[in-house]
Amino acid sequence: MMPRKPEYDRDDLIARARDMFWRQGWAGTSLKDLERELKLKPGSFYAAFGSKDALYALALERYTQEGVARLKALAEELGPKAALQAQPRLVIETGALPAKACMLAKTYAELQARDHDLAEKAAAHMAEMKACFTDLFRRAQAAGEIGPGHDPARLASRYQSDLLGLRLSAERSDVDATAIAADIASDLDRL
Amino acid sequence: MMPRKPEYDRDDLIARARDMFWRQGWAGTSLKDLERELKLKPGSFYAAFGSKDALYALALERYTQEGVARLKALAEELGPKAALQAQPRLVIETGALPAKACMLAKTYAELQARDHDLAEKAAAHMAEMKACFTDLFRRAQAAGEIGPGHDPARLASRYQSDLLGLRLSAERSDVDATAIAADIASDLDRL
DNA sequence: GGCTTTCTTGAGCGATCGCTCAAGTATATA
DNA sequence: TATATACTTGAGCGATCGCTCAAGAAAGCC
Repeated sequence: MMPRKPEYDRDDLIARARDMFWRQGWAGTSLKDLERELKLKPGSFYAAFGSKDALYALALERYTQEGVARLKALAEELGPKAALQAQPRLVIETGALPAKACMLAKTYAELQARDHDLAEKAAAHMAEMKACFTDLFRRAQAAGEIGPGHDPARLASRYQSDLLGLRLSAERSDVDATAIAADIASDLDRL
Repeated sequence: MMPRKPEYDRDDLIARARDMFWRQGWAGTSLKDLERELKLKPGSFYAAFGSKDALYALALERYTQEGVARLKALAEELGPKAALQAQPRLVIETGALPAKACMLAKTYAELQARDHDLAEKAAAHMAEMKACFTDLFRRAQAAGEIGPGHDPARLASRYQSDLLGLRLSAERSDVDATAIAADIASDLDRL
């Protein structure tokens, strides 16, 4: 007696919602917007996800997990230091992305003042990303690709901060983001 | 026959509105919030400012003009390079500020996807700030404080990008922003 | 004191917000 | 085919959004 599967692909809906939230932000994306984009009537929407915030949380998780996976694959392929050097160019170059700026940073900036749950979640995801960077710096150091006198955690904090700035700058039309990306990458050669 | 001056100080209201917008963002600040904070009933509010967006635009202008003035005063006192080196620490240290992150960047990130007027205004103000940085780099170069092989405009872009990242990072509790600020400042010694 | 002019007040407009729920529809089991 | 079990639909809830406007209160001029 188990009838009727949903007509939608849940993973696909989450990805589409993520793109919309990423572009437009939390307050900037209404349920009307989501219903149109996901082709779900309110009833189906709430049956599937429970609330706008719950879907947003899923979108944040998807965003982070894909980002981490991409970075780890890059490190697998190129080694830790080269991956860190390639990342800046990659995050601003991929033309298909819905936005250049980091979704976690945008979420945190938008909602932190309200102590919104999603701001905490975004912060936790940023910490997760930072841990990835720290790991790569540590491995680069272990491999002798960067000097032994540096603290990997500190390098990671600075690197992540630079990436956030870069990605925000990349949304501006009066800034040459590729030049900034190149400078961030070449900074790593001086470590 | 000119009766009754307003009971409020317009400049003070703009400053208070700026702080609220800065903290909470555009969508995150409702007229109810503003009426409470500014102690203005809707009628007075609209007589004074015309609209929420018009007040936001005034707040952006105030924010930028004070930022520029502060930077120029700093350069007057310390010279161009030292001013650029002092700025990172200053923008995240001043405890009285309503938020660490840059209001222009927050506004741009929040509203750019909608092509909102205020996003364009914020972008223009960021360009204005970038021009200040460029000028300081150029003067530092002319004074021999940094090497002759660098393009001041490119340095300014990178510097501004770093500042944006720093100021966003400074709102996170798991990041040592003063370390990042110090690293940004010391980077300028290697130019 | 009258008169004019501006400012203040607050009820409340139409629109939109996130969300609920009852009715209708489709599908797998019996 | 009959029944049980989801899923889909869409009207519409209460709350809030930015904002309007008519009425009342206060201050400068005669």
